[in-house]
Amino acid sequence: MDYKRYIAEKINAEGVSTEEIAALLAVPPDPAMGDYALPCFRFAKVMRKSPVLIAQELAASIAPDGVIAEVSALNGYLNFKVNKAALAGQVLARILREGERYGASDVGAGRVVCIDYSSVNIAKPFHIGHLSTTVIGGALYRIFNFLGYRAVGINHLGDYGTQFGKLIAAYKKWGNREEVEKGGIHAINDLYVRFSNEADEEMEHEAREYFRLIESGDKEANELFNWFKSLTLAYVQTIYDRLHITFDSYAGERFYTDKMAPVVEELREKGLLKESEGAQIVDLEPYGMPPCLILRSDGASLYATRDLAAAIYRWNTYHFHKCLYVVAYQQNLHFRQVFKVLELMGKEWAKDLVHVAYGMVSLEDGAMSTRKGKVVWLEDVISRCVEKARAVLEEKNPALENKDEVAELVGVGAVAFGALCNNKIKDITFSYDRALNFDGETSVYLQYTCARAASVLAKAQAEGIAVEELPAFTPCAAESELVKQLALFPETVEQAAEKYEPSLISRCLLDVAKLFNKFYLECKIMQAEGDTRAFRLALTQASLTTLKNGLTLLGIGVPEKM
RNA sequence: GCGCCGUUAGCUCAGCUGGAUAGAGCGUUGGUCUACGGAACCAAAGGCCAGGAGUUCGAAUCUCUUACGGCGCACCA
Repeated sequence: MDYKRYIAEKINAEGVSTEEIAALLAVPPDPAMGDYALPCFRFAKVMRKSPVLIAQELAASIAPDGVIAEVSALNGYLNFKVNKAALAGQVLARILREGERYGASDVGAGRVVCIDYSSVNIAKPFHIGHLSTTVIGGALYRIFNFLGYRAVGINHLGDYGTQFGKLIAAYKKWGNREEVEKGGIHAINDLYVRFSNEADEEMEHEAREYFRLIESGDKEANELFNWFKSLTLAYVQTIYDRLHITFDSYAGERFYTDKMAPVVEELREKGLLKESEGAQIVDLEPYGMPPCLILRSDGASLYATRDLAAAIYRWNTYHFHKCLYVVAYQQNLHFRQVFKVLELMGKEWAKDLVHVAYGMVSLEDGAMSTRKGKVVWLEDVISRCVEKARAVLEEKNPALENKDEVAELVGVGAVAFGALCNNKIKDITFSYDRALNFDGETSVYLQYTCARAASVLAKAQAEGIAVEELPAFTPCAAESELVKQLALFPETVEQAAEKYEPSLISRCLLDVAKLFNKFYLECKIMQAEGDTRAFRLALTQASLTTLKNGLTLLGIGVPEKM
């Protein structure tokens, strides 16, 4: 039930609608004051009375009932305490009933949300900077599906550009098949880096020629390119598998090669295209932006051209409700330009394109630089975290059977959580010290809490005690606070979708875990008896369900034991 | 120069559509060492919420402005 709504209906303030009151209802800073509070300051002018007096009068006018346990006035606030037993009964019953669907809904039924994330660049290994787009996108993908939308995960491959000409030139000069097969994507990357550092005019010329050969369908050039592409995709797949990331489409830049000409033609027809300094542009000066480059002076297409074609293709294919681009804030201007051009083209759906921008990753000694070899590879971070998890496991739980599997869940979870625990817009300075810290506000803490809860439930089951029986019970403060936090989960999931902010879920789960651990310490579960034990077991089960559902949305696995 | 973003405890960050004494984690100090799992719990210390002005009964939150930092600004993606 909607407590705010219920309470609002009980309040009879002159000239203020129930909706307004429900919107004004807040949660007091200290649970001792109450569960909900109405600040009365706003009514003072209209009612010509002091807020303190208004609160007192309103308090006197409301009689407690089965739902509202207590009404009081304090410093101009009208405070409500709800019936804790009724609240706990309702919340826990719902969680036990809905299980792994707790927090899910069908608000998005019939709507498609396209999510463009991760976007592998062919021939480039993932470094720590690719983590955010990958796990934030992956989390949004699951969150939208959970809310009933059909999410379409799109890996917009970076598979077009002159860099592939350079790569082939470098391979021809310095590389060989055996070495690349052995060294995989890093061997390819090394060739590219070497080209960047050592290429002379002649090689640059060769590179342009090879790029032209790829484009014109030359057999050898395309075979090489496709080889590099398949090596890259096989490599990223191993990382996606570990991070639980999936896609529905790998339509990348090359896919739009033949879809750009019609877009350019449409721009021309609509009178948006202009020549400037030899290039074809869309003038965006009236909107305070630099021009959007559509065609280079040599007639070649550009980044924006492909994104225009891609957006149009996605609309025609999916008729999306929203189309998200999970890309670093560096690209802010680019997306504003592309979205504006589409709007100028009369695409009414341009308003549904969203740049979901996140912050940049740097290292403690400055920005990463592949060319200088100053780079932290994602797979290295993952393996170090898994190794650390394996070592801690060996120390804390030597008897555990499937240590490797658990270490994988713990280590990989810690990596993903690093990009999911804070507001996505914040820049991140990567440090192994932080990544390898498993104490406090971490995914490991969440997983540990799950293992604790699961352990109690397993013990109850072993003793033949029913876990999902829910007696009427008046909870203590620790229990009640935990219940209230569990109740926030569904609306948190919705907010995470609305704001494209998975970290809201992370924060909610950390609060659940904190309150669960407090409850766990203060209230003995298995040592209690009768209704008390039954209630605490139900609360334990509900906490585990909520934590699991949230972690699953974040793409973080939950081991039974650790 | 213009634009976007950021600035909260020593460090890393929360702070919901403005609401009651600004909250966590890490680190520090001190407790809980017979446990349903100590990867935990409790407590202490630590803040002119970058500075200034404004709006408001009320501002970390909204507006303006300054400073500092990040990013971007025509033929790369």
